[in-house]
Amino acid sequence: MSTLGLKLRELREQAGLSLRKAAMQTDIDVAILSKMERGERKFSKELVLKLAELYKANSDKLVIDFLSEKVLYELEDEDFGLEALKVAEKQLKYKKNK
Amino acid sequence: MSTLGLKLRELREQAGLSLRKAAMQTDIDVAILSKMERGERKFSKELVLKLAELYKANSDKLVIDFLSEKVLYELEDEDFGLEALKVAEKQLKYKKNK
DNA sequence: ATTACCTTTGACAAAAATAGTCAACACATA
DNA sequence: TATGTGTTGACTATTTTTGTCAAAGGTAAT
Repeated sequence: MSTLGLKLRELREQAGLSLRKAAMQTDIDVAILSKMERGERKFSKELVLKLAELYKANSDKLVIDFLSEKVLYELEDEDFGLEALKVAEKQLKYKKNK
Repeated sequence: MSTLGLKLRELREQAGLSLRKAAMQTDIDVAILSKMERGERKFSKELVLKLAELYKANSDKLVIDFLSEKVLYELEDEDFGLEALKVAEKQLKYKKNK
């Protein structure tokens, strides 16, 4: 259930681009993009940015989704995932005021 | 500023164990433990659990710290780290009710 | 039924990140 | 000196991630 992949696939289709073309324009192998859109491989941040530009979409939200997915991946099957996120949030907020 | 490393070092000292002994009892190289305590290398969850047991400390909190650190590591220098954490939290909560 | 697209799949190799090993160092104290 | 402490860096091994490629299967039009 990769929400980022789904979103990027929708955006691509809305942009009227085939997988091949989108892959070519972003210098990536078609196979990889296919797998990424279906959540079989992880996106890289660089690719997300390239795709956002190609699809003329807002990149901020996509990057946030990208990061969120990365984080959730680290926490999958962890009993204390939620608690860990809370602690991380607290520390991040603190850090911002440094 | 590895809070997990600092905590585990304190716990070790409170347990009256030298780095060498703690390393031996957990089947790990001294050098690695030294580096982990000082944040130069990342802990593994397995080691955190072993150390918690060895030091007779509550492992839940330590695991939470461990996970939090792992998450923060992924988000370092990211502009939207906080937003990503919020999204991740929301998704994790949702997932729990599945 | 062949041409021209499309997406998906899997096998494989290359590259990068992580983890482990080891010997030596510097410091203190007995 | 001898023993115990923690630290460092160079090196290897292993695991994970990433990239490449060829082929398969689908659809639609000619």
